[in-house]
Amino acid sequence: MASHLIKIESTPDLVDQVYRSLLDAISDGSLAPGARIMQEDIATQLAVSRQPVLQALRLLKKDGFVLDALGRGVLVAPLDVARLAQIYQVRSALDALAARLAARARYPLDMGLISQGRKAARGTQVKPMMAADEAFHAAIYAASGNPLIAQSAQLHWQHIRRAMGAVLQLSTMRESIWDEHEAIANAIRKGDERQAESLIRQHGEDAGHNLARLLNEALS
Amino acid sequence: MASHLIKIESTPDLVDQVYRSLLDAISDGSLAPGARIMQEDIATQLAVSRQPVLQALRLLKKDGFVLDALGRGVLVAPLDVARLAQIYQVRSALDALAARLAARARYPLDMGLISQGRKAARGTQVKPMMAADEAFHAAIYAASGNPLIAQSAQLHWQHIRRAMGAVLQLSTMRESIWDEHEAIANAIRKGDERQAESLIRQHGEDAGHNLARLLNEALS
DNA sequence: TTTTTGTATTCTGTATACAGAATTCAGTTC
DNA sequence: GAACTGAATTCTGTATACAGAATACAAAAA
Repeated sequence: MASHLIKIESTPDLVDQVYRSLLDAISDGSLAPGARIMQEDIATQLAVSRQPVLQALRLLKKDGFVLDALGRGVLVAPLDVARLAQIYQVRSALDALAARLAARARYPLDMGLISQGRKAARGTQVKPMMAADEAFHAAIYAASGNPLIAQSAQLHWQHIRRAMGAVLQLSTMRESIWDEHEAIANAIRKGDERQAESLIRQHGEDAGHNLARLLNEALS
Repeated sequence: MASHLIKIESTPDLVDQVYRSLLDAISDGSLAPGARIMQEDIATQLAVSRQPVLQALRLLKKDGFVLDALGRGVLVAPLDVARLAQIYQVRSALDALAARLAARARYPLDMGLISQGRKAARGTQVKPMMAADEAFHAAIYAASGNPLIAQSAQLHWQHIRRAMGAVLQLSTMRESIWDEHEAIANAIRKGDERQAESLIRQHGEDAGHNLARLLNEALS
């Protein structure tokens, strides 16, 4: 036990790698909505056998990123405004729960997240905006003390990220969301469960409607 | 198109069958918490190859029913009181959302569910009690108009079912829950979003505490 | 007796092989 | 020319084969 050696991460785990790779491709649109996915194509592109691909696709199907195509394997799930609205509803409910628990603990959120978020919002890059937004919400999940919330919400965030990526290429997020975020953080810090929950619920509804509107325009 | 033929369910889909089979075994306790699962054992018992078993295990791992055992494959997730409490918190949040949406729609829930539930509660069989409870909540999910809620909650219910099965072998559920259910149904029917949400939230908290207490006793 | 090292066994994860289902295209018939 | 039948192609899902990693056991050394 002389030197502190860094633990080696042994298993590359091809299934996870393929899963990630496909999820990235779906999220950034390089695998277009509605596109058919053929196992052999993916396998040769990633230089693995069809086996890991098959398993990764099954996981993606469970997550709703790909759909069964009757007899011809799977295809990338189309961007569906109605479904996105449902996702926002559920995510908002999880956010509300997390905010309530965080307020109960009077958790002092890192206000640096908000200043960083404002800075990102003033920029022109979409990626940092989404990242800052997600980081703020993730902080609330962490503050809730219930790790299951983050785990559940992560999937929804992934769907939202995909929709945003498809829509916000040139558009921009409302900068006012960081005023809302600040108010939420303050309510949590003060321990005002009711207000924290009410604020974040309103915040979620607004964001959902906004994105749904943009997506509707983009799809028409 | 003369006669209406029933659509044949073509693909037996071994992976799904294995998944179901394992989930049943885990839920009813025949695969004990902490037990190690060996692919070949399962495969021979179910008379399939290891391949569908491997895939089913990966799905179960994603759901949290089995855990990675470092280098020795997977083992059945132990019953964890803290984790169960987290599950109840999340499920209650989903229930609250569903109740709110159902109330917004003034959805007239089938009151027969409640009378059936009372009947089951007066009996001695645990299975029908749980089934009636779940049927009531599922009705609210359906009434919400957001199918994602039911989809998300289904996993949580499966976990809860497992915990209940381990605990309620001889015990019984509080019969008062059907008074609470009735009050919730009435609030929804009247369109009182706030009351429906508040009632179902209290209901969820009580149920969670109750089951956590029982599980704690059973595990000690 | 205790510890360490090498070997054998066991089990997982990936690749290849195989069989079945569905679609597409060509040929034939009306 | 249009429609139907049948073969050929294509792709999926499952089974078998193979290689690598981890544990367990045994033997040897301190």
